[in-house]
Amino acid sequence: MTELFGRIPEEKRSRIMEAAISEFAGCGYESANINHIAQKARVSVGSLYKYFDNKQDLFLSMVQFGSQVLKSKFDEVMQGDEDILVKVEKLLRTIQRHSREQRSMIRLYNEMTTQCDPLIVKPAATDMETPSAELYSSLILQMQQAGVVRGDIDVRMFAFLLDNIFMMLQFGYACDYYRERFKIFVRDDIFQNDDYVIDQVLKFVKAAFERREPVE
Amino acid sequence: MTELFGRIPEEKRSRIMEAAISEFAGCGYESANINHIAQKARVSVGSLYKYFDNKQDLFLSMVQFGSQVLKSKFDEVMQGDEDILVKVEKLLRTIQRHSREQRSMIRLYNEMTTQCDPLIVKPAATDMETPSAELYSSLILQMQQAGVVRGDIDVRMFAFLLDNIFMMLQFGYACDYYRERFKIFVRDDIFQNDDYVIDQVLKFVKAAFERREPVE
DNA sequence: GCAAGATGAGTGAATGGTCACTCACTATCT
DNA sequence: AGATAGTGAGTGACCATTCACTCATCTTGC
Repeated sequence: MTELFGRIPEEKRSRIMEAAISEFAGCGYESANINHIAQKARVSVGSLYKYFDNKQDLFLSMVQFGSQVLKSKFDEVMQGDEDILVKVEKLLRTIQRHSREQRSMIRLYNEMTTQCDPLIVKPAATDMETPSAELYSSLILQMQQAGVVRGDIDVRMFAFLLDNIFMMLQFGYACDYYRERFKIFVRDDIFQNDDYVIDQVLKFVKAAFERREPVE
Repeated sequence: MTELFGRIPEEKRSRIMEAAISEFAGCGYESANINHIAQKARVSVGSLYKYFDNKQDLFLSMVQFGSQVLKSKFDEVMQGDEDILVKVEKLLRTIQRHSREQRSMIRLYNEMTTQCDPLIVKPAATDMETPSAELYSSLILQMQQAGVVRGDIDVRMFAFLLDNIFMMLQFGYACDYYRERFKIFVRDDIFQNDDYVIDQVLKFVKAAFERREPVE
């Protein structure tokens, strides 16, 4: 992404981002067509190449943007000092809303996971995963010290397992294959029962994290 | 896949499958090159098109094959009537071994999840996910009736959550992005500590499924 | 105030490369 | 001889990227 892209009018910028995100999410990275993106955004291909070095640069910039958006929503939830389970519930609700409203961004993320080039994958993963890894780990540690969460666990492993649940739910709401899978495993009408899903996931998470013999 | 492919010599067939699986897993569906696959397998492109209708057919056949192989390993573990946790442990070990030995097959599966065409995705998902969904659900139900697993849960939702853990571990061992993510969340040397991973995952699963006040 | 030049954003047709798929042909059976 | 299997050069479509150009705006010297 060149600095020029940061200087063009807001409206044009979001037109381009919307076009790119929807094309990449709809066709996948390889099949996405730069010329289509330019057309959809009502911008010349030449301009697009003034804003981004190449197709990959455009793709990665969009993925990064998408993860920023989700991260900021999560950060908002994580503020305040409620119990871990209250926060998990809020995160789950955020996931349900965000996955539906910004389906394309989640699909982009899934698309990213199939990329192989280590020069791309490593920095992108570090960028996108480190914040959540730290966030969950410190939350769990904090709750552990408060005696709410059991002490006999590897905090980072459990943070990983928790984030796995979040990821699979996001994909379940946003990506076609994972959607089908969700329906097959549970029920066809699972997407009309958001509260039920949250209820069950909470039961699962609660039991996994809770201290066995609660103090007093 | 034409019936001719079933009639050619075993050795040639596996040469083709190996070449196709490694190409699709290494480059992704779109970038995979049919001509390369033919070369690698020491077969003419023409022949390849006598065995498979088109690129997509070849891809789907390979994905299906890969999932069959894993399924048969899982089925073996699921025989016998041990406790759910013993089985989960065995499944986790199978995942660790299989994800490393057959990395390409797991990658293929991840590649499948980014496909969008509903005409492809729906039957493929049904084919691949239904058996595990039924397997886990019936196991959990059985353990519930035996009083080992808590009764206050939606069996199918918990089967889903359990399979999520399995999937994310598979991807964590086999796919570049998920590998990085695993390292970021836990530790760089996590891939040298298979027993530790199993231990922690079991702690998580055990607590999630276990009856709260054990009988007797 | 203004002409002459400089700057750089914006354009889209053209290029060069790639690749799925075909088909006319050959080889090998029965 | 007819059927069946195998071949691989060739075709046509597609698409990322480039580049020669336009045009509006700014700068400078008078």
